[in-house]
Amino acid sequence: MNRSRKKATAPRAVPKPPAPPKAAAALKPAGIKPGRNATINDIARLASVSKKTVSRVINQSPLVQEATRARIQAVIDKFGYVPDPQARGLAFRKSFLIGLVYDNPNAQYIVNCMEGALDAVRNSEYEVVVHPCDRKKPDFISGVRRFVERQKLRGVILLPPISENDELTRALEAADCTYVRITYTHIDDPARIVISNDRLAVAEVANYLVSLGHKRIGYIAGPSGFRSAIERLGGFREALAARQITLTNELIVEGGYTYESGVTGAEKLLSLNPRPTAIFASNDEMAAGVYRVANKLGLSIPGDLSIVGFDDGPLAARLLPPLTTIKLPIRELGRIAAHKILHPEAAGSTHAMVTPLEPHLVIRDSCQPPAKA
Amino acid sequence: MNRSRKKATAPRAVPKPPAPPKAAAALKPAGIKPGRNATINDIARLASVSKKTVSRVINQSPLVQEATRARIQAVIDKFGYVPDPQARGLAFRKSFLIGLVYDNPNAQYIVNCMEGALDAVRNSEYEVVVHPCDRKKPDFISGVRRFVERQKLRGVILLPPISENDELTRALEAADCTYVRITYTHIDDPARIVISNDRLAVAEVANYLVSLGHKRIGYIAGPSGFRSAIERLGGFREALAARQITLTNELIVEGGYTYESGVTGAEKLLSLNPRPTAIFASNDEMAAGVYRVANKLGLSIPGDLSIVGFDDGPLAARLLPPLTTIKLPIRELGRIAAHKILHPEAAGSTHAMVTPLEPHLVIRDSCQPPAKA
DNA sequence: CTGAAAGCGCTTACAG
DNA sequence: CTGAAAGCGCTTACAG
Repeated sequence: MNRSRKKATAPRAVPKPPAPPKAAAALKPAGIKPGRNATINDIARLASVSKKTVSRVINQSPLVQEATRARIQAVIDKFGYVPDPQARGLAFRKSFLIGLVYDNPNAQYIVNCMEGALDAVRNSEYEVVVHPCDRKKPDFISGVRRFVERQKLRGVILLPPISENDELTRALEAADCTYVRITYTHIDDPARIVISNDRLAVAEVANYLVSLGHKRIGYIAGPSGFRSAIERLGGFREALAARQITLTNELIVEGGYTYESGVTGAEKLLSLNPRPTAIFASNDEMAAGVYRVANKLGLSIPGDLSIVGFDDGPLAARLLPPLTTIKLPIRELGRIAAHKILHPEAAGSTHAMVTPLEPHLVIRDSCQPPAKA
Repeated sequence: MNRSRKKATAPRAVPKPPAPPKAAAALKPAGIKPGRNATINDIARLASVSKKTVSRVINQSPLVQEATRARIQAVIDKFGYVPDPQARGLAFRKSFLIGLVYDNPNAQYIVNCMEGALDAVRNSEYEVVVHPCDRKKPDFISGVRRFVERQKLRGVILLPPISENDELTRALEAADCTYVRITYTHIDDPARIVISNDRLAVAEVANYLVSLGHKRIGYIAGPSGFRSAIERLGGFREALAARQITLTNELIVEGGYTYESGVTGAEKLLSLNPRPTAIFASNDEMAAGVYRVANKLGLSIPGDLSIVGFDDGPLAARLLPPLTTIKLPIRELGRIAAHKILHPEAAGSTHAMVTPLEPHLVIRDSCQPPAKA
């Protein structure tokens, strides 16, 4: 607790001797102020070069003779020197921070994406700073902008649904801040998006249910303003159509990705006559709502009703019976998004970067062939 | 996309005229480089004071004449000047970042705590940077240390269970980094802890179950090495004893805060003869495991078995029937922890800061009086 | 390939 | 109460 005291050592006002010639520096080789970490000046002195040259090896400039580089690197390693990101940031006019900007996905999504971003920055000098916001507030955009300008962020990762907001991305561009959107389709430059292939995912659900023998399948959609809702519904309808099954309007209800909306949606769907034999809720929360209604109606799952969700969140495996659902490679998406920010030169290339890992169906116990009529 | 080009304006090498007298500065008052934000120098020039004086008003030094302060503040407001945290950090030798360091609590816990910390830093120049780690790795401590030293963090918030690690806090102290532990009892200086009153919480559960008429109550504990497990079990046992009920050893099983361990624990407890009429699982995940087993055994909840959880995570309200559980004010805990870092002068004071909001029981549908024998 | 100077935007330590 | 100088730890822009 008495740390704050030890700074009184060596008053700075003592007039420095008139800078001894290079050789003299070599005479006191261990010269790093105790308690303080080495700086670029220490390394320069100990390696008998200018700090600019040290700077060159830090920044991997090719304009350094190999012998010089090796000698400097040895000193760097010896003292475990790490450049100060704050100082570098100040000089570069860019910090070494990556922002994670989101409105309101579920906690698991945020954490997974964050871990992915952290995977990408591991062993680098970058760090991840979080910035939740509320897209309904009037100063939403300006708030994000203040954030990125103040911190001079290197870039931000935009999670859905605000990743769809073009006004936001324009503001970021104006603030000279790189962004990468996690989204569902090519709504921007390849270097600026990472797409989770939801279309593919829901097609898998469609094929699975149809192969089980379901023909009358209810669908609980997300809010119609969300890209994810559009992609999922579109993809599902298409895949069904490919199997000669039409998703009629009465079988589609719009939800809001919430438990309550799942309950409401299921109530509508299950009051249909004949009832659907399966329901695909386009996220796990809504699927949990379907469980609730089925339970109230005395319908057994999967005996009377098959259910599929989307997310594979903490809920899915805990529901009874455990829910068959789609798992998105969110951590991977986060990792790739951060990677694009760190390596802008490669960001736009390889299509593999755009569709990294595919989402896939996690089959548990909530589906079976429909009961015979 | 052509942003990187516009920096070519005004070559710096042009020799500056020999610094015109003060008055001249007032002659070009709107002088802020276009496209760039105002700096302390701009404000100083426009307010006709030295930058040091501007610095004083930024730092709220009392050593500024009110008239001067007002004049400077007016200029600051006019140009929306915000000091650069990176530059300030460099000069202060401390960044304006607060770290959130955790091993492995559930996603909801992390996110809630983070939002709390963000509540505290809102409208300040601080930001929150996340740092998950793995306490089982040999370089766990040194990894955290590198993180805080490199970024010169203002402070870190330690989430359970690593908040109990004294070796870690010693390393942080050595690195001159303030820390605040979110924990369960007074294991450190008041300024260094925020405690969630788990003892109180579990006492509430005990009283509730006893008042319902339960006498034979099973308990699924957390890992015995965890402080939370000790506090919760101790508090529960004590509260039961106060009601003349003994928590015998056969009624206690140790779990690992996981779903699977909840399943195992419930299997043991429910094979007892006579069976407990209620089970308190010391977190929601384990409670979900109990649901699973009860379901398999054909036991109805709460008809044949009452269940209580702990956390009120995303699961609790979605289980069938919805789970009665303890809600911890995690966001509040996070907020207060961050507050202590930002205001070290007040950190140790008010006992209100140590026990802020109390946890409380959220009663849903998983409990009722025991069936008559 | 290497370095001396000036600068990033702020603060501390002095001086007045 | 106010300011000129030096410094935080790095980089850019030049020069050689």
